Formats: sequence, C-alpha cells, structure tokens
Amino acid sequence: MEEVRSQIGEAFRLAGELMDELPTAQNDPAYLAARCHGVVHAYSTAIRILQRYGAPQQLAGEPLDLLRLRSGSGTEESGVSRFPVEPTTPAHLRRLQEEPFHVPADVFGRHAVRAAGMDVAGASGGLLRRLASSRSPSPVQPRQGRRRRESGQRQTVMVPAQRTGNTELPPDDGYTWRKYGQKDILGSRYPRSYYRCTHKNYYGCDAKKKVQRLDDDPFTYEVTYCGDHSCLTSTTPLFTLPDASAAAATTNSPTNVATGSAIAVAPEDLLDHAQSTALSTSIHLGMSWMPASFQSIQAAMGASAGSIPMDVSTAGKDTDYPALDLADVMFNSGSCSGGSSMEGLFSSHDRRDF
DNA sequence: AACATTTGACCGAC
DNA sequence: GTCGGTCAAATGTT
Repeated sequence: MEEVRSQIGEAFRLAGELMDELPTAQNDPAYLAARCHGVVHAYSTAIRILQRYGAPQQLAGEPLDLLRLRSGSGTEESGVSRFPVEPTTPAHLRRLQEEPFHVPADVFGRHAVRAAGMDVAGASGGLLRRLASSRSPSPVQPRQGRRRRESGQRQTVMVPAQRTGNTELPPDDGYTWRKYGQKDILGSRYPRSYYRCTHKNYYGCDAKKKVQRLDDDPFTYEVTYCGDHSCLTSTTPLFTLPDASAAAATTNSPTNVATGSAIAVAPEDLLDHAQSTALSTSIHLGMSWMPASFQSIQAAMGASAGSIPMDVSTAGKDTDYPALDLADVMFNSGSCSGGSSMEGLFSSHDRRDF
C-alpha cells in the first residue's frame, strides 16, 4: 500500500502544481493537457496496483467503489491490514509504472516527467526504485537507545521541488513528518534532513525518511523512506478525519492531524465496516479542502511537508470528498486534451453543493 | 503548554 | 578516524 499512497500523494501534488500554474499556463492547452496526463498517470498507476488488491476493473460510474473491500479480505495474521497479501513486487510495480503512457516529451518538464514515473525519450527508469537494504541485517541487536542501520527495505523516490512558493521546502508526500536531524553529507552540496513519522510517540510508528537535494539538480529531492507506517494499521484509535464542518468553515492550514479538529475513527470500526458491509471506501487524503475553492486547495498544496495527512479510511459519500472523485472526473472525462479535463474536474466539484 | 525545528554531541558501522 | 544516523537540549512557533 505504500506504493498506492505514494502514487496518490504524487497525483495530488501534481494537481496542486497544475492549479498553481493555471494562471500562467492557461493559454497553453498542450502543456496543460500534458500536466493532466501526469496526474492521471499517477492515479492510473495507483489503480492498477489497487486492482491487484481486488478493486473492480470497471471504474466508470462507480468511483467510490474503487477501493471497496471484499468481505473477509482482512488478513488473519496481522489482524490489522485490510489486504491479504502484498501483491505488488518491486518488479511488478515497475512494470505497472512503465506500462505505455504516451506524453509528448516536449511539452513536459523534466521534473514532472520524473515525478510521474513516465518515460520519455531518453529518460530512464521509473519513479520508484525500491532497494533492498544494501547491508544484510546485523546479527547483533544494537543496544537500546541508539539503534542504527535499519534493516529491511528502503524506498527511494525522486521528487521535484515545489515549483512555486518556497522551493526550499521538502516535497509533501501526504504523511506528517517531524524533523529530527540534519547532517552535512560528505560530497554533497546540500545537507540531508532526517524525518520520522509524527505519530511515532503515539503509535510507535517507525516510518522514517531522509530528504536530500541532488547536487546536480537542486530542484529534485531524493527521498528515501525507511520503515512502514504502522500508524496506519495501529489497533489504537488513529484515523483522524478532519471535521467536515470545521474544515468547511476554515481553510485548514496544514496542521498536525493529531492536534487539529478531528474525528477519531478506530481502525477496528473500519474493519468491521469493511467486512460486514463492504462499505464503500475512499482514499481520504485529509483533504476536506477538496471541494473548496482554489484558494484553499492552493493553500493546502503549498504547505510544507507533512501537512496533508493521507489516510485510507471509510467515510460516507455525503460527507467525504474522496480523491477518487477527482480521478473519476478525469477518467470519465473521456479525454484530457485541451481544457476538457480541467473543466470536468472543477465543474464537477462545483456541482456538489459543498 | 504543546508542539516543531535546530544543532552539537554521541554512537555504531566501516 | 571518518562518516552517517540519532539523540536531546535549546530554541522557536502556534
């Protein structure tokens, strides 16, 4: 699911960039179309992965069912994961991402292409390169206190810096992170920043990431993720959904989900719902701003890293504004050419009486 | 007050 | 000894 979150977060980020660029790029439909393709591609990759989890093949007309959980799909082993197996191998993920998706390279910026995992002529590799740990796990457990050299898998992602606003800010990936260190790295012009999941203290989430700007390309960050977000599968109350009414009243500046106005949803409840009623699910990006004005969207997307919580949770259709609506609009728009996709995208939300 | 960030020091791997 | 990763006190922010 890490890949799914990554792809969806990427899609949102690209969409945010696209909206930022609308004022200046509105007379360049080809460019806008290419940018739309980038967003769609990220969603498309996520959907392909999700289909491996059992999501229906037919998406049209039933966007909210995309992530519908099949009854009994929860794993017995962990008791928390809602998916029986991890169906996506690194090679498979690569294949999914490398499935043909043509975008005219000449109208697409290098970073966006890289971020969307698209191959253009001359470009190599996909978005992700999941790495097995370069070192075998240490046979001797380090003493308590200062554990190092985490074993297990790492995942490195090349992420473009924000093109607007403060480009110094590390890229937002949908999680909330707390910086715990910065280090000058030998041979690197830019320091490396170390982040751990904000929920570490509350839920013992061991997810971490390192963020480093590339020497040869300061507008690209290399983000290395270490560890999984156990906070997303914790058995303690954890899912905090922004209160819809509160969010509607105020454009939530990106705040820590743990401290903001929120509704706590126990994961057990989610499981119960999933298993007993196959309740429709959505990827709730914590973005209750989705239906709001461009301004709130831009405010959210322009926020610093870790500002946009991305939780997978159940939610009612009438109070939730799933990211999948966005995808649905795009996929159902028939074409992303010209302004049609954008028109569909925004007019759709306007129709929803938010 | 409760967070987050900064930054020098510490620690383990090499 | 060097380097990268982490800790934790000091400081800043909300």
